[in-house]
Amino acid sequence: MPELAEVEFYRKRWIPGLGRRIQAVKVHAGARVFRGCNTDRLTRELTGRILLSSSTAAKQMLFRFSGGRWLGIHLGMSGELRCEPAGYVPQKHDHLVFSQREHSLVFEDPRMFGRISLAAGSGPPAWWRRLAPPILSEAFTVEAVAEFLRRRRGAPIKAVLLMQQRFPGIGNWMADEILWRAALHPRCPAGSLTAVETRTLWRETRRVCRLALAAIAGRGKVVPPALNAWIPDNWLFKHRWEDGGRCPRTGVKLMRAQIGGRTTCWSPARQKLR
DNA sequence: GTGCTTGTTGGCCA
DNA sequence: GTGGCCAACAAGCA
Repeated sequence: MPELAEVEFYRKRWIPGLGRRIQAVKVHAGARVFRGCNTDRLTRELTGRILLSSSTAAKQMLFRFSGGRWLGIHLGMSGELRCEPAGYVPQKHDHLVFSQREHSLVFEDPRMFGRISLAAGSGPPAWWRRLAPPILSEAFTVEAVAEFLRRRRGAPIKAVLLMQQRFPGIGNWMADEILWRAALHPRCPAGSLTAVETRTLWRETRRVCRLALAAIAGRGKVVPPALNAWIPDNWLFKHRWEDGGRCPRTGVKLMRAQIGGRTTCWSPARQKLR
């Protein structure tokens, strides 16, 4: 399920392993998640290291180990992190497991759209530093959004919201949530938005990120079974997959279609194509 | 069996 | 070179 807030949610699952030594590394060598990553080297270089810290940016996670080693994880479509008891035996889709004295830190990914990478150096790897500025940072300005919409003027706004180079961390459900709140039809050409609509889109993009993150932050170290449980009922998200789901604001039946190559849900009462 | 699925990439074409 | 579209990747679920 990994989008912005969910990535943060999964990062926290490995918090019990911080400050502790990796006694053994177990990998599914040859699994697609390791494309471009040498699993022998990964095993060799992380065994005996201490997991020092972790952070998230967009849909990416970065774990810092002693000795200047960095592990990048992208959860793809179906990736998850879990913390299991020491001595845990990896299951079919557990492609990477760090054994510690107290815990086993598990990365599982049935569909294997996720990706693991290893880097060495005193600072974060180059790919991490090149990520687009976060949506909740100062650099995410309404002007930057307007310029991006102008360049992508022919594409449906839904497809543009999924572009990570400007909207890092936004995924399919967040894009639908943003458009629903901004009252914009997902098929609207990006270049057709007025200045007011562009500002509304910018504001709602930030709001959805802030609310989604707030739903999982400030809850201490409690990790729930699923993030969905913390999303309020007045979000589109809670209704988008229900058969005969209704818009939580208007009560009108929600529509679904393929837009920008992805299943898209919208409320015809709020979001009209002009 | 069919037809979906919260992501990304590379190839094709205008 | 840029922008837009689509198939491919893989496994599970209804």
